[in-house]
Amino acid sequence: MPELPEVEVSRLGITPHLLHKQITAIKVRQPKLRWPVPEEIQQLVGFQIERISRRAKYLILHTANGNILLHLGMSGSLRVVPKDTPAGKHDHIDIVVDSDYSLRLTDPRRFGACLFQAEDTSPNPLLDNLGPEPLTDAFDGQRLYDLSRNRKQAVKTFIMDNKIVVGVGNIYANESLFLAGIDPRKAAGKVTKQHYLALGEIIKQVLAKAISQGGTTLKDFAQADGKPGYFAQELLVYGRNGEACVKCAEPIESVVIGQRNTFYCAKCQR
DNA sequence: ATTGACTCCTGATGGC
DNA sequence: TGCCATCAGGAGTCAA
Repeated sequence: MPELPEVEVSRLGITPHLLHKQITAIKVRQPKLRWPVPEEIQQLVGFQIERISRRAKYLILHTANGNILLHLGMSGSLRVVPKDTPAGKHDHIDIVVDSDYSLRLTDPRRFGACLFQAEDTSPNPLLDNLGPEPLTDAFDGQRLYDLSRNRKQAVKTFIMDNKIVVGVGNIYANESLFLAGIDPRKAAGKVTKQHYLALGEIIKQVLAKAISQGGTTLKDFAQADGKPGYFAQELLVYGRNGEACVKCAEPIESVVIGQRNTFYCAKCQR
């Protein structure tokens, strides 16, 4: 479900409820997520949440005694609920704070994760090899161009590779390539520098706009207060197989690239 | 070094 | 109404 905008929207939504609050309990109803939820997270009970950051699609709750890393996988979502709110079938974890609210992780498919990190600087294979954040100056089209030379993989899978740039998932990869006029099937090494420079800027714009719209709700994504995101109505190609291209009116086509559904306009994207 | 396939899991949807 | 196949917003891991 969540790509970078949805994770960032979650971070912004939960922060006012959790910042500087003390953790009073961590309830793990279902420890079988992508990896087992470690016992160590119980060490954080009694400590204050000092900061809530995001790296790629990971959310990090920082305390003086260690951090909690959260990942939402395909179907995860975070809500802030009154602490005695009855738990549903897929409400796997509650992080209860001293305002008597809980941060509740819901994740039907359980591809998400809840992990422990001893310190901000602790080595972590999940975080240490990630590419740059797309909304910072460390990422731009020049980087895409430089890293793509001689690469034969499709440009779409290239920009979804977390070592190249983090946070670009299937929806925003489709949208960005459409706006940049690049055929998603094209070999990454054959895309021109000019196209990459445009694509770099477009990725930033698309992600920033999606954040400002509260993310994309396709089916079950919700912001921390339970409201949906409104970027879905902005989608130009994702899920629009057979519909008229907004630029040229030719039908949007779909093809599978890297096991993921891909939508594009064969006339506008080359 | 790159690349592509497979995998984890549940729920929604559509065809028969 | 039921049953079965197919498909989902991610990404680590393995093998070629």
